[in-house]
Amino acid sequence: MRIATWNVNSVTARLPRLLAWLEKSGTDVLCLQELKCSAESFPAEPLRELGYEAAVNADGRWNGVAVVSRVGLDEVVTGLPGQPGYLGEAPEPRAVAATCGPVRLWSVYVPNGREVGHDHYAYKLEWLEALRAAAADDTAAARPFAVLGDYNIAPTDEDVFDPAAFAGLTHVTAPEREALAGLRALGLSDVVPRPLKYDRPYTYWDYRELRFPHNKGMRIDLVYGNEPFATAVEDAYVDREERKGKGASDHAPVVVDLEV
DNA sequence: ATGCCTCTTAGGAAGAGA
Repeated sequence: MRIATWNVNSVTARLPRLLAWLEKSGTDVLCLQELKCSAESFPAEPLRELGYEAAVNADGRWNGVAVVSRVGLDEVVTGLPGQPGYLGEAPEPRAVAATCGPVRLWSVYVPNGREVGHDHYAYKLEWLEALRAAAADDTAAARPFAVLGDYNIAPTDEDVFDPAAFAGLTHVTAPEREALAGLRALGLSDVVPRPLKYDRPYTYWDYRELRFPHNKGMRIDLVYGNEPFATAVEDAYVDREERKGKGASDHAPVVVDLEV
């Protein structure tokens, strides 16, 4: 069984690539983030023609997440139980869960944080705590379970191209990394993919400054799986080929093959 | 070639992303 997670930076703008990649890669379940579409404008029909059904959480602005599956889609939960809103506003569409055949998956888009000390940074940490609390039961269950998505955190200094360039910035701070440690303490482990080229499995490269050709990237799209999930992993890799060319997202898909 | 940012809303310019 092949599953994947991909921040597509607009599912509408990425639709031709998305459909082609699903067919080419043979992915059974894909977790999507940053849809940037409304629930009504999500491209459910072209996906259905390829044999996929979708659980979508979107509001027509930024954010938006989905689980797209051709192996079943049950027990859908839209939104993160107990998730905070930003500055007291309504919760944003940053989480959706579904059971797809033998595995249970969450697709999450963790808030960016913007700057250390910003209200959005506090929101990011609150959001991660809500995620930790909400993931406990599925993590402890016997069924393979994983939280996949754009965490907007590089777990270690090895996961950014130049730690010095990120000093004092979000994505690498101790509180953010401690939030990841909190998830691991539940019983989730970081399923680290292999890179298809070079030595580090970056998943994101800024559009600017030739970051991709120079391989100045970050690993911020993560797969955190419980023990039954981690044991079932046969292979995991970053499909950096999908970052190439015109009309690419700034993130590449992370692919995980499971023996289930 | 992997190539100098892209997407959205809105109706021109600006915010968000990380």
